[in-house]
Amino acid sequence: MEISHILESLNPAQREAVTAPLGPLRVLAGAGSGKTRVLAQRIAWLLAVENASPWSILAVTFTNKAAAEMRGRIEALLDIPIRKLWIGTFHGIAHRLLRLHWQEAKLPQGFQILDADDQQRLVKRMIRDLNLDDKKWPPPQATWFINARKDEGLHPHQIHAQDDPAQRQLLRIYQSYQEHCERTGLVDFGELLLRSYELLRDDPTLLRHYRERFLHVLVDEFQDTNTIQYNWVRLLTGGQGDVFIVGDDDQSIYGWRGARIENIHRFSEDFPGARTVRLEQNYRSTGAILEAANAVIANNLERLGKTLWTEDSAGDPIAVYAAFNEYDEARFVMERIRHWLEQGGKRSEVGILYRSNAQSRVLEETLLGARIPYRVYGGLRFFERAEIKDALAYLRLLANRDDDPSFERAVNMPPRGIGERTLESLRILARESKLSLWRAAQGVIGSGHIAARAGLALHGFLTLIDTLERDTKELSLPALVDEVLKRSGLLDLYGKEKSDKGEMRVENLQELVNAAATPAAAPVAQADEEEPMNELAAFLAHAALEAGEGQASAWEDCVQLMTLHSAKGLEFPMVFIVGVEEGLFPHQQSMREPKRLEEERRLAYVGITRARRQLFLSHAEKRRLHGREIYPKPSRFLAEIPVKLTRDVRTRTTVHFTQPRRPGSVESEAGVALYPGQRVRHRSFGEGIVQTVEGQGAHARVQVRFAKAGAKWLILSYANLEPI
DNA sequence: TCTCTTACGTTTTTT
DNA sequence: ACGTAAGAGA
Repeated sequence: MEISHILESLNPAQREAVTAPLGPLRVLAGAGSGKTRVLAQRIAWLLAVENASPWSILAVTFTNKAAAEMRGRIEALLDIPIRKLWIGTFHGIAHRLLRLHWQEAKLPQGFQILDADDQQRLVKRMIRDLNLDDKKWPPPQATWFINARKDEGLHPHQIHAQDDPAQRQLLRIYQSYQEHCERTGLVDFGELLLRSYELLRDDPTLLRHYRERFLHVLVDEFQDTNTIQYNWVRLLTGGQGDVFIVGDDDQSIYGWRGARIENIHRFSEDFPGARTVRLEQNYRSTGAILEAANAVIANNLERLGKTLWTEDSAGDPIAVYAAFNEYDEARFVMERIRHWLEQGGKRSEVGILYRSNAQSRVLEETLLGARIPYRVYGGLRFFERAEIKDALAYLRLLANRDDDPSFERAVNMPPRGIGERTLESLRILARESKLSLWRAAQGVIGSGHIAARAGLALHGFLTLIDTLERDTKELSLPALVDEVLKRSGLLDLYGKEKSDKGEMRVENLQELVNAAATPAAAPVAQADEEEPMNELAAFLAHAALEAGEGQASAWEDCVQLMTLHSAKGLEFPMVFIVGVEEGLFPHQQSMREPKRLEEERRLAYVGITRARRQLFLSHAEKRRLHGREIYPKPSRFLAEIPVKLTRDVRTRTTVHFTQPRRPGSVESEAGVALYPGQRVRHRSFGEGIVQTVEGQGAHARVQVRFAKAGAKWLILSYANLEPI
């Protein structure tokens, strides 16, 4: 294996990390410092120089995208088959372990994965089953509680009964939810991790086997690990051996969903002899952008410390725009993009980042009006669409009749006369006899417990599923899916919907058949030594673990709109961060607590470091939020950027305005020219200087910096400004 | 049982 | 402002 070409392109710190002697190593990789590259090359190094067997390598990421990218990079570096490498997400790998060792994990062979939506529905049902008021015990909150406990590695029996009655009640909900999942073979995302942790913890033979096998463990984005993931890594590696972790504590932005920034801090204590390498040279951004990022993040106290530098020139200053309102802000963004495109820039080189999704609407409207194609990240993903989940519910019932959430979804979709009444008596029956809804339904037919008509409908449903299974035994997966779509009546149901929405749904359902035909349905490549998973089971697991892309037109040349969170890991030559205002960013609910504020600041750091060449920050003086007008102050993060790095932008236009028309008066053509720099007088604000002039006619407005009152935006036709 | 209306609560999101 | 979710009428 030719290795010198791999090393030549690395800087000293990167090379130190890639070629480090075996043992615990922590790589603190700043934004844009070549993190993914180092990770991939380390694996290449292990294989080529340390003579590691592909068999002995386990590489863990957080997202499927990152796993795919890593696999791609390694494939590009080496021309050996990497099928035997385990590269995957925490959840994907945990799932794989559980499928391989379902017996040891005390799971039924056909266990199903519960996605967030299914989980919430089930929790809600548990709350009702416990005769609790779901107003007082909101299902999202209870679900949150359950997931938080699982993220901490706690099953119900490990939680000590608290004196707090609310906690006790939540614990009861957790308990009954957990029992139900165990009984019906359902595993939620948190359970995947927790179960596979317990599997290794409680089975010394298995643990020894995997410890001896995975001699090289690599973990990406370590700052995002939660307690159970951290403990899982510790358990698997025994706190020693060749553990290579990469992360950046300054980019930890998922504390709110259980990520523990301490994990990357305490690595050196829990893994004795661990060394730390810092990657601080940035290859992405201009000097000004980096300096701004450094200055902002320096205000955080809880840091391992790291200062990014670059050989690049300072570049353009960071542009700060004080907008009149969110529409003005959007227009500013749009005009700058237009300018960029006129200069030959590509649309896909532009990223617009915001703190919360609600901010995208005005931006979208404006881009739509300007005919600039854009793509919004996030939102509903393919496997989360209602019609897809309907179809999957049938497939899941075929795989596991005890899957209650799927039963509830499919039983009256399309409507077949099985309503809330019938379902409720089924639920009661199921609860009392500790059966799944399916079994309860089998028992209830003809028993007189429910109305004859409903009984008939129910019988029809059970027969449908049973005959579907019988008739499709020999079919390929896509043919099976196709058959399910037709015989369930879902295709007819959506086909009859007149709107284009129905048409879209039919298309999506057909796309599901295509998805079933794509063999990529293995989250972690199947290694040859294992028995291949049942095709349907693998497809269902794929659907749950990898929800698919948000929007289809990923390849078109589009401006990219997304939240700051989803921008992590991406970069754009031109970046706008909009709504940089107190209350929005930092968000209202994170402003009080210092810890949460620091996370907001890290989010700002992530946002700033997404930019390669040009960075625009904007804030509005007036904003409509939840139907209310607010007058937010510019964000403190703006003030944390040294003034010398920024430039205030204002639109350079001059407009003529006419004095307000008096009723009945003849329209006067004699306008007064206002231009930036013009001195004016206002009745109550006094004297000031025009900063920015925008818009035409009645919509024209000016920003004036008054000597006493400060900067104000004024509508020209109301302000009665008098030029001096 | 289905459809229409009203009330409510609004960060961030992956698996 | 806006979407969802629960309750009342057809």
